[in-house]
Amino acid sequence: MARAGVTAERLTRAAAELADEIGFENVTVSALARGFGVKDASLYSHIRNVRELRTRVAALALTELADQVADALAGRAGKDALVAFANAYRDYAKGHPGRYAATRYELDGESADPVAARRHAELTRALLRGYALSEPDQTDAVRLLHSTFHGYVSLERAGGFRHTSRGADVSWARALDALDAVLRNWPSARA
Amino acid sequence: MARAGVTAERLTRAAAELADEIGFENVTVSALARGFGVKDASLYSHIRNVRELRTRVAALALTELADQVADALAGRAGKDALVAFANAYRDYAKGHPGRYAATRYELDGESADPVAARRHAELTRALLRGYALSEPDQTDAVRLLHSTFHGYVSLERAGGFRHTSRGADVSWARALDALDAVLRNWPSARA
DNA sequence: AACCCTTCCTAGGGCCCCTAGGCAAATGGT
DNA sequence: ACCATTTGCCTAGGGGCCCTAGGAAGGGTT
Repeated sequence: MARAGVTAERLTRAAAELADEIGFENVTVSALARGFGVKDASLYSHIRNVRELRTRVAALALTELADQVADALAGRAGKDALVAFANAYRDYAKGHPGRYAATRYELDGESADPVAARRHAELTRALLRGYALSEPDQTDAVRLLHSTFHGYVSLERAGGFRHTSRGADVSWARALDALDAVLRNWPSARA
Repeated sequence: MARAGVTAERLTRAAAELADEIGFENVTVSALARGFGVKDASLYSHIRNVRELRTRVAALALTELADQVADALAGRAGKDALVAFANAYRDYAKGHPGRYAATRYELDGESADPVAARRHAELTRALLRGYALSEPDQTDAVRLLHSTFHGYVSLERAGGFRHTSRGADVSWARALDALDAVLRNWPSARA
């Protein structure tokens, strides 16, 4: 019986592709083994368990997403940067739904990758450099941006915007206009 | 053998409670059957399959959430209404994590409950009455609000805000300030 | 050629979803 | 009160998935 040449890395990449096709939560050790023409049990020489597999996919996706965003952000500032960041984020989520779902997998788990999380925070802070925000406000703004981005793509993907005829792209552009306005005129202390 | 008195409604309520305890995705026919002291197969006289069970929980949760929001919204307008709406939403999500997760279950499915969806849209539009927004803008605003609310509670629950010392409640209040500002001064057509 | 490590196998246990077919408890008509 | 029908729950069983244990064959090392 010739060896199939399975490695943790190949498994992870295959799992990521599978996730985009059938959904992250449907990525299974069995399905993966089938894809490699191998029995389920064989994969356990390479990965500890499904959880580890999913975590690896999550790490891969977080890195890819950060790369995309960093790329889009390069050389831009202000609203230009905001739009580039947001579109890179949304495009990744739309182009890789399974991987994107993976990025939200078990952040609270013991093995959460702090590097990826930090990198995303850095990127968002870089985006904010175009707006004059000092510290507690900056964190608040990061949270607001991330929430809005994640919420939007998440609802859009789930079909939450298909009830109305209004195009999802237009509303997205408006949301970015709104966020830009808010960042330019951040409601600092209290009114 | 005395009958256990299982009904679809009791199953749904039990599933909802179970979801809040162990997570929506871990709600299983077997676990539910155990809870009723009954064999798995017995439940299939009451529900078609797991999918139907989950859909029922989703419908229950959507109704409950709408009730909470409607209650909070009563007699309020403007920012007052915005804050009341938002807090009712977030409180429900925090108090009933499993049920809240259910509300995002398979909106694109064939059997999505259009009544619940419509009711939520109505409520958001009621909230917007305090701000002067005409039609395409209103839809955009509804989407922005929903995205931000959902994104925030979703990230907060996943532990995304625990890396920083800044309290999640404060950032939330700031986000609401920002949304209020945006709604009061909506960036209408184009800049 | 003998050795070892790694990769893959078979066997098997556990949990879950779901169907088929049967018996017994409730229900309702006479 | 009695019987027929409906309904609730059962056992049996198939399929899928996760994972462990223990064995055998690939491939490199000496």
